[in-house]
Amino acid sequence: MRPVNASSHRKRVTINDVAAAAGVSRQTVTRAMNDMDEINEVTKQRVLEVSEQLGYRPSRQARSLVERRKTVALGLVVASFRNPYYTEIAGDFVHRATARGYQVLMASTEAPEEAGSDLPRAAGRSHAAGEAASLELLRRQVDVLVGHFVMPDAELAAAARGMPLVLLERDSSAPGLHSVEFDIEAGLVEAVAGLRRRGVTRLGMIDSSYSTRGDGRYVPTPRRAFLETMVSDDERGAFVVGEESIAGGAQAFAELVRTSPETDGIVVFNDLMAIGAVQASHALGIRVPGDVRIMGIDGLTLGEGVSPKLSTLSLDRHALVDAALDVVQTLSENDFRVIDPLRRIVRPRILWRESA
Amino acid sequence: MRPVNASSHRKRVTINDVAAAAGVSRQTVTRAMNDMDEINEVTKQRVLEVSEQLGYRPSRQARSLVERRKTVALGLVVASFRNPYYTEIAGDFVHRATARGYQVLMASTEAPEEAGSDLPRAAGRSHAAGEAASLELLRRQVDVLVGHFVMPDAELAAAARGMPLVLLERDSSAPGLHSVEFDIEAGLVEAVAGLRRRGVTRLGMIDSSYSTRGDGRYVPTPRRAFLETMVSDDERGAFVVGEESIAGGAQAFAELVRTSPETDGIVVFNDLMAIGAVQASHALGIRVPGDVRIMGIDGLTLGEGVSPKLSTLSLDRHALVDAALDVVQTLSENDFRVIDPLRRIVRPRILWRESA
DNA sequence: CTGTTAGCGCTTTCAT
DNA sequence: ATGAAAGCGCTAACAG
Repeated sequence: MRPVNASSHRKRVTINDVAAAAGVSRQTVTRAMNDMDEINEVTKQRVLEVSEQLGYRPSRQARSLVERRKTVALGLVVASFRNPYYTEIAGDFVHRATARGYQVLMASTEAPEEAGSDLPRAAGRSHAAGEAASLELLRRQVDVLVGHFVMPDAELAAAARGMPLVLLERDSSAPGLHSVEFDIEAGLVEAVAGLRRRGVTRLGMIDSSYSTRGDGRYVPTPRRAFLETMVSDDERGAFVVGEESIAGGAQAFAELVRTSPETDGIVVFNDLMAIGAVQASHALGIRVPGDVRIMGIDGLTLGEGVSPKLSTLSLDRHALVDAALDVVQTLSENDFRVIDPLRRIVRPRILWRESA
Repeated sequence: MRPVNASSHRKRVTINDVAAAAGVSRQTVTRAMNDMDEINEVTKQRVLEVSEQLGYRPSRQARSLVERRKTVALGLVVASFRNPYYTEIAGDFVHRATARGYQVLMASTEAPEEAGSDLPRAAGRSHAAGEAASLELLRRQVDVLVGHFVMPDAELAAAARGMPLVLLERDSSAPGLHSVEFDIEAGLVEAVAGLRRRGVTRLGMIDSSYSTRGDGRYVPTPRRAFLETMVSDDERGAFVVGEESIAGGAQAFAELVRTSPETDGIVVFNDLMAIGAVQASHALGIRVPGDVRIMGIDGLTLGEGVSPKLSTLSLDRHALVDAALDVVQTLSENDFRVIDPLRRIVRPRILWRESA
């Protein structure tokens, strides 16, 4: 079992070495290694033995270069491994892409410095830097890149250098940038209608403080901006802002009920923050959904783990991922050449669990 | 900007096509594409233009076949994208492997059926099936596989067919199976000592119900088995069992305090369950750490999001990942031939936050 | 069942 | 500054 030359850094063992050592042709080695039919069982065993003796490992590159069915490699750029929203998407993506026969390479735009913090979904400058790095890194390894990006279209297109990009949850304009989005506005309309039907008369919101125009100053997110247009002055509850984390949601909730106790319905920027709000309600002695209805956005599995279970505007990952892979497939059929931007819209749906 | 033949499924555009169209040799195209020196700026621009016109994308495989610096590809097998413990490891792994210049391919052993459930870290038969599939899938794509596996050594070694495996948090024995483990026992010793020092007189545990011997019947996990040896009869609190999820931890906690209210210290199988326990304490009117001290295992960032913040036996991901990558590097230096099993042990450490 | 021939698409020599 | 030749390591196709 002890390998030959295990410690030396000799040239790579190739199919030729095995063929020579076993006294057969390269083709026979190929047949043995790949469980092919047209080979004598005895020969096969001998070849396999020799190959193991020599420590032969077929070259992936050579193999894939010559194989008929070209493997297409997808790069998935994950914004954060700390927010379950992203990791669940990543998980689905890996599954479904794999099922469709794609290879999936991953990169993260998260700065290592953030490693210890609970700061998911932050759209900061560190992410832009990470994106540039990911693009540069994966550019030569994959056929197309999919992910959540924050860099401006123009920069993104430039950095991609001809490689097609599929932007998740964001619209595109530049050529080579395709997109898959949720129609969050439609979902918000449905959510608000449902909330009203359940008796909500004062609607508030906890928004994310991470929305900035680059200068670090808070700017209402599109979610908030749209929600504002939906509520009239006398239906309007408090709109507050918090950090994008469980703790941030809890804190914002406390502030909201303190400043505006009459608010009886709250839409929260995302589930993580909404979970914080639900948790905080226990400590503050506020009943959910009795005193106030809380509605998250994302549809995280984690939301089922809190009590009461979190109601949420579910951004269906499966649908998002499938739509993205459909785009990839179209791109693939065009050999990943630059074509007119492709766009897919996915309808979210409400998960009425318990908190609203 | 409109591409030539964007809709046709023609043969791939190769370097030869570009060379011919631009009226230069293939080498000149290579030089232009790769920003090399010995080329006239004008020629370069012309080539680049033609290449874009044709929608030329250099072949990854041909390139890597011939390139000096061989790229090594790592396969990361993720047990679950739903348990933050695994995704945080995956995140770190991607970061650090990337930083070391490795390519990272991912696969998941999670059955798609589980997609909606909050059942992380389950060691069921579906995982074994997923593992076999992942191995089969990645075997030809990568040089080495790293991940959490549940299949028996022998099967694993057989399925790997000569490809080296680095087992995370599990020991190995078969040749070709290397391992990186935490010394959880040492951590448990330290945790128990600290708990006693803080006044705990009755020590209990919430164990995972997913530990089975294949027939579906519960078997104490190694964590529990070791803990049992550490507590004397008159120091022993209740030992209960629950599902590996937030909800499962909450439920088990309720059962524990009901059956054994005198238990004043609890070690929980993992952080997710411990978070459930902490949450449940609010509903039950039990003070943590006043009435009972709760100690998780894992060191999840998420544990900082609950109140009180979860104390935990931190299994340092960075250290684990680094150790795994060290093993990979050694393997790489031996051209991934079969060598004697490599083993690394990582010491965990206690994070005394608030709950204990 | 086994061997021979012919590339896959690209980057390296090395000439020119 | 450019081109010609020579493979990288493997498998598909066709012989025998």
